[in-house]
Amino acid sequence: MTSATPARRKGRQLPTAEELRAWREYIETAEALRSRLTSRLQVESSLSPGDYSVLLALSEAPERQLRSSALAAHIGWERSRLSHHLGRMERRGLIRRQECATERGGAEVLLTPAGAEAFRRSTVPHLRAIRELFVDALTPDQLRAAGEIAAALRAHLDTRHAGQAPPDVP
Amino acid sequence: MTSATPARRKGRQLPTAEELRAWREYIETAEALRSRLTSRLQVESSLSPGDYSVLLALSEAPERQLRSSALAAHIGWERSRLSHHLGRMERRGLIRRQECATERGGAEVLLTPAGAEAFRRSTVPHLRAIRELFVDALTPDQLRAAGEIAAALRAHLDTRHAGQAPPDVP
DNA sequence: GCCTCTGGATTGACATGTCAACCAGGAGGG
DNA sequence: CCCTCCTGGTTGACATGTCAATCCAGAGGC
Repeated sequence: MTSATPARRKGRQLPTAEELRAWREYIETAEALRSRLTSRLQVESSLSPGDYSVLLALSEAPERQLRSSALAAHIGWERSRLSHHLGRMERRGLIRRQECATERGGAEVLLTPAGAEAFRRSTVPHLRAIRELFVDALTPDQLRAAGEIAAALRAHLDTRHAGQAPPDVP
Repeated sequence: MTSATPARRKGRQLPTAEELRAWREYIETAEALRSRLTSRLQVESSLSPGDYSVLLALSEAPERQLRSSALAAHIGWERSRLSHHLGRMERRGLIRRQECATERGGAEVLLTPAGAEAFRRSTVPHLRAIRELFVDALTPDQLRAAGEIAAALRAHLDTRHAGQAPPDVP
């Protein structure tokens, strides 16, 4: 936390040029990686990263089906985003939605055979792309450091700046 | 190095679970950062990161104006993306487009007073957000490592997998 | 002159994301 | 019973991105 920081960043408010450069490298590189992976995934299996996340979660689910809310929680998406995306995937025949008989109100999302097959075909190309684009570019030390840095950033995000709205509402 | 895993990195094709975890941390964290920064920028100055990039480039240009293609090259965007974005920004009065008198065919993009003012107001909040969300989360060592890692990834992207289409057409 | 080629920029169709509004079915509380 | 409030989910409007097609104005070739 801030208490343990040396005198260095005392009254300073804005990042230095060095810090800004690191920020830009980080964010632009992530962007470039995402875009490259997306296009590879697209040509190799006609799936987007979003499709892949959804299909992965469903594939791992007990009966290849999940409640919409459980799916959203699993992959960390907002509800409306998932709803829109499921609509598009349903149009393409990758998943199906049906009223959940066992429970009130909830919709079950289930994998169609076509969806399962598309996922199966995309897995190896997807993993290979990750290795080629990311893993192969880094030394083992760098790879470990990358994970630690990302974890630190995530933890910082989750604590201090957690939802713009302080959660201490009674 | 993790001495647990033997040195058989040669014939392996797919990432290990460890490597995959690092990848996911990296890419999801970058995504979360981008989204958080976007919403802060939005509430504090009604600008998107895209708006900011365009306004920054124009602000630094000689006469606060640039050819469309020069602008695209400067911020690394595709032409059609820039064209769409300029259309939206023009509707909001942030920039203006005019036929370039000095040259054929080219359109000049120029900053309006409203655009310059919006950019001026957004600068400090933007930089402050970067410090709070990124710089403050990392130790100086981590910050440096993050820059190096991103640079390595970028270099790897630019070399081996350069454009899906080898550019060596005579 | 006419045809094609090329470079700069725009356009349209569509995928993806976010935000706010809405809807439907219970649960409480009066 | 009626009203209100939650929860889970959908919808519409709109911003953002990508791809392919198009337009337009020279430059060359004939």
